[in-house]
Amino acid sequence: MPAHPASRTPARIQGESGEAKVKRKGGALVDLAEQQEQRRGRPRSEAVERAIIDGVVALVEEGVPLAEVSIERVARTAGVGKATIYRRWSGREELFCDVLRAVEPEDPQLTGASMREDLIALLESMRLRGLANRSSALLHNVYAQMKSQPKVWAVYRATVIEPRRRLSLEVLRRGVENGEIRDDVDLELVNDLFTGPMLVRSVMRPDDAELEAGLPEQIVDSVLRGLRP
Amino acid sequence: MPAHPASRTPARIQGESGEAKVKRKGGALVDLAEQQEQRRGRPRSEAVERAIIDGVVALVEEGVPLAEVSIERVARTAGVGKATIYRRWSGREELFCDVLRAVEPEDPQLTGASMREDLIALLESMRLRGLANRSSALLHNVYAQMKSQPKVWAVYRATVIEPRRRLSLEVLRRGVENGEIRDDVDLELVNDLFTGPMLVRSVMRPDDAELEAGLPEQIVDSVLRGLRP
Amino acid sequence: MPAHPASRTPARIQGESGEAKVKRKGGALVDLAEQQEQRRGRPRSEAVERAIIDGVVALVEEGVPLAEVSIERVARTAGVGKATIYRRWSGREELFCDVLRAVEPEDPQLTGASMREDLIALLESMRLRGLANRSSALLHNVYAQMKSQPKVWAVYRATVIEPRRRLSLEVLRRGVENGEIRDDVDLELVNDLFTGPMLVRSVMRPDDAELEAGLPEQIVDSVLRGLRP
Amino acid sequence: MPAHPASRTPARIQGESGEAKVKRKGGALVDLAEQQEQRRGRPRSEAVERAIIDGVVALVEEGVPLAEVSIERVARTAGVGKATIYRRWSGREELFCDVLRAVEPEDPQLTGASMREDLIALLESMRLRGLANRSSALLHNVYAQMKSQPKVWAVYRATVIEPRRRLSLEVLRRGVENGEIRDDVDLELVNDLFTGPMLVRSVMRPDDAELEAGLPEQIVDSVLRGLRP
DNA sequence: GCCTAACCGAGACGGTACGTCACGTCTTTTA
DNA sequence: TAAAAGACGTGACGTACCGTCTCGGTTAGGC
Repeated sequence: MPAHPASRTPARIQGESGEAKVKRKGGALVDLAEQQEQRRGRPRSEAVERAIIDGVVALVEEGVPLAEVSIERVARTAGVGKATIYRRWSGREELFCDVLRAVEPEDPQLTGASMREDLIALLESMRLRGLANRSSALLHNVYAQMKSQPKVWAVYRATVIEPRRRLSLEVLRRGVENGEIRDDVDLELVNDLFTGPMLVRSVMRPDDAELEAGLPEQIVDSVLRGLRP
Repeated sequence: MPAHPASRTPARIQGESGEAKVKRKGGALVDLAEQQEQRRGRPRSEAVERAIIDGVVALVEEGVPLAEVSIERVARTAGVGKATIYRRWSGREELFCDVLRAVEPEDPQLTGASMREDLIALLESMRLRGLANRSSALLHNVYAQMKSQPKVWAVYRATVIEPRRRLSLEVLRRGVENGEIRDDVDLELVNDLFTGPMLVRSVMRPDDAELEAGLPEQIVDSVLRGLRP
Repeated sequence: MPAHPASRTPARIQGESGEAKVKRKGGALVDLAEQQEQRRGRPRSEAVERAIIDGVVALVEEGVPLAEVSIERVARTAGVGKATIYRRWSGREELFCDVLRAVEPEDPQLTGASMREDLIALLESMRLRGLANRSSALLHNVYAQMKSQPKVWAVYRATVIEPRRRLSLEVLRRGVENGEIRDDVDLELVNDLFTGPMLVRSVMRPDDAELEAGLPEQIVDSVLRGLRP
Repeated sequence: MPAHPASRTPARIQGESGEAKVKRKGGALVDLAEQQEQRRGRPRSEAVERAIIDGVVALVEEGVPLAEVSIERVARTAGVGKATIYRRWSGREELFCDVLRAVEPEDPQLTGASMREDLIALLESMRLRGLANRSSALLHNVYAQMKSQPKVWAVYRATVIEPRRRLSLEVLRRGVENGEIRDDVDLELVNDLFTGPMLVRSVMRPDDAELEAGLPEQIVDSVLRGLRP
């Protein structure tokens, strides 16, 4: 799964977008490659890959500060050689990036019944993510750490944040078509009006107080009031 | 100015709020202290303190990733012994925290003319801070770094974020009294409705596109529309 | 070769005496051990070990005072990481101890023709060692250094001094049997009567003047005169 | 008493021999000097000087390895500022040198009755010194330390060893005149025949066993037997 | 059923940075 | 001006990781 230059993992077919994943698959050509230049020698163990990522998750969940999660320590925890890690990822950054993807919750399922309901569902998924962060301490840490590592941050944005933003904009577009909100607004701005307050609570002040269950509804309704046609 | 346990900076007398700033001198009370419990031995050089902080700023502005800003390197850059740094700060975290405070822009001056104008001024100062971050690469990095270090993050919140939040809430309170917004709203929530969108732009997506000059006004007006009595 | 607790050098079969060397070998059992608990991971490089010891010797021969031969400097000189040194020796003391053994000259070859000749040969080897010390400045320094470090001094005595003392006593014993000296003497004392004067010259006053070639003969004959039956 | 360039101890007048002792005052002449070129400002406290040297002695007697007797530690122990030490000695070496002189036992009193008795008295003083060393742990350590510091070693030899060697040679010279030993011998060599064995016991093997009381007599008689006319 | 290439664990290797300590110099107040 | 205090630049200490590199020992195909 990593984008490491040394990566030679055979090929695991998959979705359609993910930038990094792209490097290792891609349809018929890959199948061809698989047949032609099938990797020789002992194939890499998927169990090892899981053990490594699980090791990082375990460490962070035990409360180890992310800064102290060294490759060396991950190797010890996972009972794995350092080289085995470097064979898959080029360094901490890349590894953490994959760890992050591994724990990232699924996209919320939208009913499409109304824009308001979908927006609340979106914000609710953010709220739950915030709660998960707080309880597991994982995302909250990895997230913060990432920002100091621009490369990883870019990947994260492209693979996690942007898709959700597009999803959110789509919901708003339907809201305009349905007449749920005026049509003379900048949807990008409107999107931020909804997600911004939620983020402030779940990321910037995650321990302010329990993220109350009703918060998404409150935000959506407060903002919507100013957007009605 | 650091909170290092070894800190023996003379003046301890202080005003009423700022925990860290407190440790520094400031007026007649301090002179008194100087006479009374004058520190013995050679006093610490303020020039050295400035040189160290300026060294960090210089490194970051040259584009050095914050992760590579080691104490050792700071010492070399500032032409200072490592021990001199550790005398003042207990480690990277504490140092960066003070660096951050050193570059933190001043609180915005509020006219008090109307709640709307004050809110726009507040958001405008956030926008400028975002721009500064992006151009200097400093705050953006230090900020991210801090979040992965809970201790520093806590200090930063207490000394920088919270005061501004209180300022912001005060503005809103006056808005309720003036009748600029309804009086049946949760001011904490309303505050997030204003600052959230601005933060999303300036912190989470600082390079999305230039932070347009009109953004604060747009946000304030959009949100206000739903809050009028 | 070091006795460092962290030492895990596999096992190098060898001679019969050296106390420290003993710790790492020992005949058939070792061969067994090699098969059974073959050291895992990359084996330590003997070339590196030599480079380190040679580095120390080179420094001392250049005239660097032993007090300035820091581990850090040895590492630089030998082109080696500090950890590589600490992996083998627990500190300066242990390292110097092995350096000393490395430069310690071989035991003299005794003809056994007569006690007098053997005694002269023993003293001659001490004289040459004294010369070597003076010209290379090495033993003279390491020797002095050692004495201030009881642990190393004890090892040195056990592995270098004692064996020679036993050798010397054996020579004297044969002298008694041959009738070359009286049989009512304390051999320990007699031994000191021979070696003491030589040591005073070669160790205590190494720069007094060249150690003349005839000195051993003079000492042996002068002392022997009082010991004849 | 130190030879430190910064030394400003008043009294420069001096006796006739001891180079180091010279620097200190000694009677009326000094008083005169004090009046004439009275040092300006606060005079140095002799109590401080004693406190420093006593501090070193105390540390060593407590069993602190000489290598850990840092200037910093001496200053703490003696309750004295570092600068106060550096004002008097240029560094560890010089300080230790004076410490050594402070604990060096007095020259033995020779009766002059016979060469044999005087030689035994000389060796007896060496024996006692050896015992003292062992019990106090001081000389034994300082002695060893010194040898690794050529400058101090030179001073020690000049002020302590040489005078005794001259004394010893003088005794032998009288022995030749008295007819107690032959007159065709190299006195330097003969001297070593007596002192060498004693040194081997008291310095090289100080803990071999108690230095028996009769040892000096045994050595002298054994060696003398071969030197009689 | 071998052969062989790649994987795997372990850990040595040359480095860099850590945080502490002592060096010898300096700068301050106090006496 | 000495003395105590302690800040200062320097640099060694011993430890921890970095990312690379051997080692002996597995696993898989492909012959």
